[in-house]
Amino acid sequence: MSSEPLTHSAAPTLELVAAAAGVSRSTVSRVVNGSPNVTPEAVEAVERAIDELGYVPNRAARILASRRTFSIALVIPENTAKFFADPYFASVVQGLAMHLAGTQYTLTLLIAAENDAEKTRRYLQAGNVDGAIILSHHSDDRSYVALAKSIPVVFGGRPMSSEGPNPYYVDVDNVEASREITGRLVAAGRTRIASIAGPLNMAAGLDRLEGWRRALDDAKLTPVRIEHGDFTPASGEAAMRRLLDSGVEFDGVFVASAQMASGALNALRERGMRVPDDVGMVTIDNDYFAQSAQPPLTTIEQPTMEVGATMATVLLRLIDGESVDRVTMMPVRVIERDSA
Amino acid sequence: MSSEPLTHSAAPTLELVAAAAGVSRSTVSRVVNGSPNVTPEAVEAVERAIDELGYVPNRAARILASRRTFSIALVIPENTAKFFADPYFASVVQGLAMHLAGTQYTLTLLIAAENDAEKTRRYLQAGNVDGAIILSHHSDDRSYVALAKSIPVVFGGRPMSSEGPNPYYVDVDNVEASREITGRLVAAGRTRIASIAGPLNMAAGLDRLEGWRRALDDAKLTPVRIEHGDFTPASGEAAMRRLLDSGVEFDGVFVASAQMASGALNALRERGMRVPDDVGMVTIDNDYFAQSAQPPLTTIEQPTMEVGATMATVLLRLIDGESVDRVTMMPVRVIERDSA
DNA sequence: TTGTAAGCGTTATCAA
DNA sequence: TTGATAACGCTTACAA
Repeated sequence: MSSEPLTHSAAPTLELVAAAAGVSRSTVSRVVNGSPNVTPEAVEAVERAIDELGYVPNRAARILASRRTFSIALVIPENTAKFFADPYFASVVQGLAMHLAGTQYTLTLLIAAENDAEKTRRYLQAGNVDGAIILSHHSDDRSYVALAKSIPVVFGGRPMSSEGPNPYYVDVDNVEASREITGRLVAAGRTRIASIAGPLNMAAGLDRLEGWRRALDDAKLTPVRIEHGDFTPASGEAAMRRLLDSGVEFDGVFVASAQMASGALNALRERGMRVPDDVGMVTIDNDYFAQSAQPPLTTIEQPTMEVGATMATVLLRLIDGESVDRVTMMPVRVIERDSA
Repeated sequence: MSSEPLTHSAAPTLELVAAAAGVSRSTVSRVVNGSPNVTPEAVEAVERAIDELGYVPNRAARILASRRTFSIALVIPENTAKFFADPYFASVVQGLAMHLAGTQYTLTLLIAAENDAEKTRRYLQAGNVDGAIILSHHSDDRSYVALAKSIPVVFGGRPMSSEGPNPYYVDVDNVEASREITGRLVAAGRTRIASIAGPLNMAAGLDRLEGWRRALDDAKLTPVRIEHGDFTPASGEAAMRRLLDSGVEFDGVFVASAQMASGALNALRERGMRVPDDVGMVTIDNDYFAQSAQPPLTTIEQPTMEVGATMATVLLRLIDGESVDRVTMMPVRVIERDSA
C-alpha cells in the first residue's frame, strides 16, 4: 500500500533531439559540447529542441563514449571517523563542493574502509573517476600517494608518505603559523610555555609542534612540556589534565587546534585556573570553538573554504593536463584576542 | 615541468577476463553479478581470472546497459550554507555514507544552487541516480517533493510541503521530545519558562515549539516569551540577548538546539546570569555543544548516525521496489545533567 | 560545417 | 548452463 510503482518518464535521447531539430546526432552532440564548428542556425534549432524536450545528456553514455567521467572522488579514510564533526573539514568540503557545483563535475563521496583499502583503490583505478581528492591527516596515506600514478590526485594537507611520486597538495604553512601565534605568547610575557600538540603521524601535528619549538628558540626559552591529542576536544581536555597532573609549572600553552583548546579550557576551568590570568593560551583555527571559547582565543585563521576551492581548481587543471605547482600554500592570518 | 603525462594503465575489460577464463562474456557477467545459474567450475575459473587481471567492472558501461546507476544523490540546498558545520548533519551524513559503503551504491554530493534549482532537478530526473536523499530543513523543498514522482526520494526530517505525493521521510518525534525535555524544567520547579525556538519554516522549528507549548500546558503554566533563531550558535546568542532585553522575567528556557543553547549560554554569562542557579536550561541534541557547555546541558539525544543509515535503508528498499512505511520515526532519549 | 558509422564495456534476450 | 548478438545513448574519427 505504501509504495506505488514509479513513473520513470523516459528521458528524451540525443536522437530525439536530432530529429526534432532536423539535424544529425553528431550536430546535436557538438552543440551540447560547445563545439565552435556549428552554424548559428543549427545551434539555434538544436537549443530550441533541447529546451522543448527537456533533454539532459545521459551521463553514463557520455562517460562510456568519451572515456571521461566528469566526476571526482572525495576520499575520506574511515578511521577519520569524526571527520565530519571537524569544522575544518566541514568547511573545506563545503568550499570544494561549491566550487565544483559551478563546473560539469560531480563529487562522489568515498569512505575508505580500512579493512579493504583495496576496494577503494580499485574503484579509483578502474576509471570511475577523473581524479581524486584525499582528505586525511594520517600517515597511512601511502597507498593514495601511489594512486597518483594512475589518476590525478590532490591532497588536502601535506601527505606523510615519503615514497612514490611527489604529491600535489594544498596546505598552509603550519610551521610558520604556529611559530607566529606562539610568538604572541612570548610577546605577552609568558616564559614557561607548554604545548598540547597533535599526533606525530600527521603533518599538521608535526609541523605545528615544530613551529612552537622555533618560537621558543627565537625567544631563547626552554620548552616546558608537550602533551599530545588527536585534534578532538576530548583529547585536548585529557591532554590538559595530564599537563596539570605532571606538576610542571607553565604560564602559557600553545594548543595545536581550537577544538583541543576548547577541551583544554574545560580542564583548566575544572582546576580553577583562568585564562589569560593564570595561563595564556593561543591556538590554530578560527572556528566556533575559538570564537566562543571563554575567553575567545587568539588564534590563526585558515582560509578553509578557499583551501577546498583551490584543491578543486588544482585537480581540474591536472585532469585537463595543464601544469600546476606541486604545492599550493594558502595564506593565514593572526586573529588577535585576549587569551595570550 | 611540474606535471608529467599520467599513465592510465588500461583497465582490463570483461572481454579479457572471458578470454583468460575460457568462457564467454555472458558467463563472466553472470559471475560478476552473482547469478546462480553458473557451474562452480566456471565460477572458479572466472574468479581466478578476475583476480589475476585485477578486473573491475566499468561503471558507466554497466549503468548504460542495465539502466541502473547504483548511485544515489545527497541533495543539500545551498542556502543550508552552514550545513556541514552542523554536527547533526555531519553525523547523519556519516551514518549514511558508512551504510552505503557496505553496498554497491555510491553517494553523489549535490549542492543545489538556489538560482537554478532547475539544474539540480534535471540532473536528478535525467536518470543519473537511482534515488535521492534530501537533507534540509527548509520549507522550499516543494520542488523536491514533486521530484518523488520521477525517482525514489527520502527526506531527512519531515518536509514542509503540503502538495505533491506523501513523502517518505525519517525523523524523530520532535513534539514529544521537546515536551519531555521541557518537562524537566517543570520538574525542577521552574514556572516562568521561555523558549528560544527555531525558524517556523522548518518542521523541526515548528514541532519543537509545539512540544514546548504542550509541556507548559501539561503543567498549567503560561508561556513567557519566544525568540527565534536559525539553529546556529550566533543566532542563539542574539536570541538570548533579545530575551534578556525584553525585560520579561524567566527562570527557565527551552532552547531548540544545542548549538543555539551554546550561544545563549554566552549571552547569559555576559549578563552575569548563571545556569542553573538563576535560570534552568534544556535543549535538543547531545553533541559537543551540549556536552561541553558550562554547565553540561540536560538534553535530548537523537540517534543521528542511525538516522542516516535508516534513510539509506529506506531509499534502497524503495529503489528495489519493496514496500516501506512513509514515515520512519527514530527513538530519542533524555540525557539528564544539571542544567535544568 | 555536417553526416555516417564505428565503437565505448556492459547487460539482456534468445537459442542452443 | 552457456554463448551469440543486439541493445544502452553518446562521442569521435573520417568522409563528404
